[in-house]
Amino acid sequence: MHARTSRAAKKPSTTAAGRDRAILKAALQEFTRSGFAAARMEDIARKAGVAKGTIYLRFKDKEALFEAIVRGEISPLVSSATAPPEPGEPIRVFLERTIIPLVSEPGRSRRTAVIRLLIGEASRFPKLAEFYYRTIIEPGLAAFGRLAQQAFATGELSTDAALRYPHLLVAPAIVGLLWSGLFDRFCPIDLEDMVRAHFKVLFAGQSREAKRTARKG
Amino acid sequence: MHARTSRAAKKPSTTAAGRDRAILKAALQEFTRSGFAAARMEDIARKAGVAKGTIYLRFKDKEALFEAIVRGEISPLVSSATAPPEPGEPIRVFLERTIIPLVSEPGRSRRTAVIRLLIGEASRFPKLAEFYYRTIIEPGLAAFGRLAQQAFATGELSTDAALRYPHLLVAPAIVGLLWSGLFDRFCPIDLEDMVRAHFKVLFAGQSREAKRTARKG
Amino acid sequence: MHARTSRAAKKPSTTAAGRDRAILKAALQEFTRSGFAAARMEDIARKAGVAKGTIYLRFKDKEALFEAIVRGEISPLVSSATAPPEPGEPIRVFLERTIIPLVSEPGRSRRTAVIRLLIGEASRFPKLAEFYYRTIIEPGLAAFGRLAQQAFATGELSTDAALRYPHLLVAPAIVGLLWSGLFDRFCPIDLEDMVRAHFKVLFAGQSREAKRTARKG
Amino acid sequence: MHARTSRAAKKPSTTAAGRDRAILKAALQEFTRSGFAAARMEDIARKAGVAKGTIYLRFKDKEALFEAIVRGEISPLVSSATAPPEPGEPIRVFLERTIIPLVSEPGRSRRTAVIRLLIGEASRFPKLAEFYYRTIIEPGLAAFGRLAQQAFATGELSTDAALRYPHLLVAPAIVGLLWSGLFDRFCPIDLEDMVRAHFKVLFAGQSREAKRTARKG
DNA sequence: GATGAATGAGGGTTCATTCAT
DNA sequence: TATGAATGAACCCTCATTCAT
Repeated sequence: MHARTSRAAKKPSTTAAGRDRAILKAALQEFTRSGFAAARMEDIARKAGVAKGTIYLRFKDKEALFEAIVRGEISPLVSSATAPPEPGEPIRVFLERTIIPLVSEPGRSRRTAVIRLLIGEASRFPKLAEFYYRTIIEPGLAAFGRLAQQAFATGELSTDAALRYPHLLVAPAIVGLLWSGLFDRFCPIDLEDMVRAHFKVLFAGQSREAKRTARKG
Repeated sequence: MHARTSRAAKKPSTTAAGRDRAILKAALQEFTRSGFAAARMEDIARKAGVAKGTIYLRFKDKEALFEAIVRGEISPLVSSATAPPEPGEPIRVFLERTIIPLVSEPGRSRRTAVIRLLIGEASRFPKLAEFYYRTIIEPGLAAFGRLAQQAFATGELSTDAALRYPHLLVAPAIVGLLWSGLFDRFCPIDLEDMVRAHFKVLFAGQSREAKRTARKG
Repeated sequence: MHARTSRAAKKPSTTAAGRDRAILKAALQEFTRSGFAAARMEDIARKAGVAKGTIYLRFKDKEALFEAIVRGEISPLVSSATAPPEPGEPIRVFLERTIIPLVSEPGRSRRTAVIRLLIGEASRFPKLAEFYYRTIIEPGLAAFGRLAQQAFATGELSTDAALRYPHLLVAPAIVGLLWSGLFDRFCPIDLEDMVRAHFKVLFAGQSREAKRTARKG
Repeated sequence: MHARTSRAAKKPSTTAAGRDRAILKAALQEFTRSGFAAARMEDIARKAGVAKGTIYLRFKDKEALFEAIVRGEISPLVSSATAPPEPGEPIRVFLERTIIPLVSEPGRSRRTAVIRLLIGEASRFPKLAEFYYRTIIEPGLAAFGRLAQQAFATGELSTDAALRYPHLLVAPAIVGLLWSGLFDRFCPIDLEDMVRAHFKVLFAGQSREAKRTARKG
């Protein structure tokens, strides 16, 4: 009953930054496993290989730790979402290059965890939801909208659906990530292939029209 | 001081079934607002207009109550998802007729809540996640897969993407529901229109080929 | 270490009021023994014969419990301090009748405890100190001041010291109570006699002058 | 961010004695502000301008620090209380000369603090209370008792009250100090004047009798 | 010596659950 | 059957104390 077994501290990293990372990693795991309210600070500490009190040296309280996780996980996504395509690169290629890594290893499980965490806890952390929206969602969707516009102008896209709802570009990736967290044990799916298949449908008109454009050019 | 104030009990229904319904409704609201761990039995009781102890006469414990909610909310979805299309009805029409109500009022907020609840709590309730998968997801996706097959056979669908990944048929609806729960306050979107736009893209080839088929038939 | 022995619940009183009283009594003892910060809610509960959680049904938190004690102990003092003397009663007699009970059994140890508690914790509970001042000190001193004025007017008092500083009337009683709490084990003193001796000094002129007045009257 | 900011260390005295003094001063302030249990070693360290660990180089633990303070504050009082009156000096004059400085600036607030600290914490530090009693109270009262005896013998005092209860000589000073700590913000009083008024009453007979004695002598 | 990051026991408070009425 | 007062296990957080640098 007193356990104490477990593979507790993976690396008793002595550097401050190392400890921070260990704490954040452990916290992400525990919050993901149990949700914010049910996650126990003691478990996070043990998993991170530090004492309970140590966490409070870095993070004001459980809530601050939670927010730090989400913010920390979100930052890396920002750049990738809004970087522009290479000159001359077809939009479809750019989109696949951008979105497929989001659903690929390495990092898939971590991304899945954060997304599920946000979805599950957003109503208890409206500030965080707003931060997420302003930082990622809004600029990301705006960028995708502009790409859709370009693609529509060049004939890569034959309908305006993705202009009006850039959400449609990423919906399969989102659903795929959620799926991998919820149902992979019952029925794993090839997320990369699914995302590619989705883009094949979206850019279906391209095969004909874009080729024509290419021929004439 | 003596409680019983507030606009708690909407109907102090004396029938057992009425109390059950009141408890389940209140519990759904509280679990949705706070998540499983943070929801308080006392709040559920007050909102249902019963005493705390009464809940335990019907449900073994908090977990049993949670499971009852999810199962109760899921059942109504089952029939709609697996009913066959009307004879002669185009698949696209059937899909829109089936999926759009899931993202429409009335009931949208409730559906959003249940989905977010499941996503947030699934890892703590693997049994429930499995039940959900077996009851809804698996048969639902199988049905959608068969529909996609038919649509592909008749030329309604010009690619096999939706055959291999029926998820693609519903992804925008899922993402739309999540969006409405998370970001509507920042940027509301017309879910019905988005879902329709999605199907317009998916069945894009149809305009030409299906019409030809129809002409010849 | 696991005790559980102790003479815990003196009376497992079933009435709500009885429990309240038991809690307040236990809390006074513990706060007195240990001070506010060091007193443990668990000890208070055990001494009161209730579970830890029960205290929180009646008192919002430790602070509210502390305030309830002080306020509850103070109320009984209010009436005694401000009741007027009987008609024709010499002021000295009235003062002795009023003040001596404050330093006498029964209730001395309790009064000592509350005074020491207030003195020790006042800086952490400024609200309570103000309440104490407005409720007891200010009206009490005002009443004593009026009495001193009367006594001076009739010649019972030969100096105006007690008019300007009514504190002087009660200082020995206060110091006596503090003494009994701090040093009785080393050197017990007869508080009643000391208070009486003090009044004998204060009203020393009276023997001559008041008698003269009485004779003439 | 790296501490050391704030107006902490008044003098980063490098000498050991200087550090000791700084620590004791800071500790007195913090213990006074918060009481023993609630005072934080970290706050004491910061206020003293040293690191937390440094305190433990000089004092075994929090309790030892507390005792050192009280003992250190008490020593200066010892001499003043037991020094004998000048030859030919009236007792009343000597008493005023001795007691009034105790309630006067500078040092009043410090004395108030120590007294309140002792009263509040005595029950948790019976050793300290005994030390205080043996060192200050007992010899002090004995000295005052002898003075009262002299004064009674010479007719300066017309009653034996102060012989039997030397406490009466200092009670107003004690109460005055407590008052200044508790209620000065509501109603400040002139402690020196009050103490003088008290002695005027105590030595009231003196005006007549002592003068007669003086005349005859 | 001096530091302050790290520790972990301890305690206030909450809340799921029970049970006498 | 319904109630809600009582329970006490569980958990977040604090802070006295230690010790590697």
